Amino acid sequence: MPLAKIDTFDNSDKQLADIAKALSHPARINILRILNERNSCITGEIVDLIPLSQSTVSQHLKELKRVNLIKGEIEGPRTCYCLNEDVVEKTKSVFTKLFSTFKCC
Amino acid sequence: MPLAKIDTFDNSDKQLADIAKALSHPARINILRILNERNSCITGEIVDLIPLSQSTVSQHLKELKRVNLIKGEIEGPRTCYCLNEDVVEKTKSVFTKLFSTFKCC
DNA sequence: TCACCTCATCGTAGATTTGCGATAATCGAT
DNA sequence: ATCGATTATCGCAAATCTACGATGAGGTGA
Repeated sequence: MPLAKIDTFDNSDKQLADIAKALSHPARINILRILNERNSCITGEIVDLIPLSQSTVSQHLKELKRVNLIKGEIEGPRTCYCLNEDVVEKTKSVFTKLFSTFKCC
Repeated sequence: MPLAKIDTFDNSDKQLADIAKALSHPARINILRILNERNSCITGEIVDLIPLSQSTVSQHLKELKRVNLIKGEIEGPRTCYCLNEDVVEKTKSVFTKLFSTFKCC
């Protein structure tokens, strides 16, 4: 299999871009804020707070889970989501590091 | 015209998501780093440093210019790009503010 | 003027994202 | 066992993104 061009980019830049992608939709930012305020939420509560359908919200949750910014725990018929604090902090430091490399920052 | 659902999201969340989108490709992160190191570059120099075609690089530059992270100045037949330091700093503070709202950060 | 250089834009193809309704799967309660 | 509640997944459509080659627009130098 030939080397895809995207693979030639620096690994940490790929990681950074990937997490930026997870943050690139207002609904997902909104979900992070909600989970921060309430500590934890079941899917239904989030759906009630976001102007999108249940299935769409579920997909956004999946994307946030993909990059581990949130964790979901199954509790009977519900799923309880909360921030993954370790990864949130790590993400903060990744962005901080990026901006600290810029001379102007 | 009906109100699009995306318009119901908080404005600052939309802005944040939009700038995250601009950062969501490793080539664009790479370009920002290059411009930081060299202070300024013409398009051709960036093309030589990035494993993508000239037209593709030009599109990535356009996306970065869309969110004002970079500025391009036409110098005869060339275009000289550099970081827009004000916006880079502003972006840094927007991300810093986001993460500072999280209890764990 | 004319050939050349530089670079943005156009047109296009394929992949990915976003959104929805419908469906399926799982659990709790009756 | 079955019904209802909850939520993930499926299937689909529309939109957007990514990438490229080709083209065009504009400037420079011969």
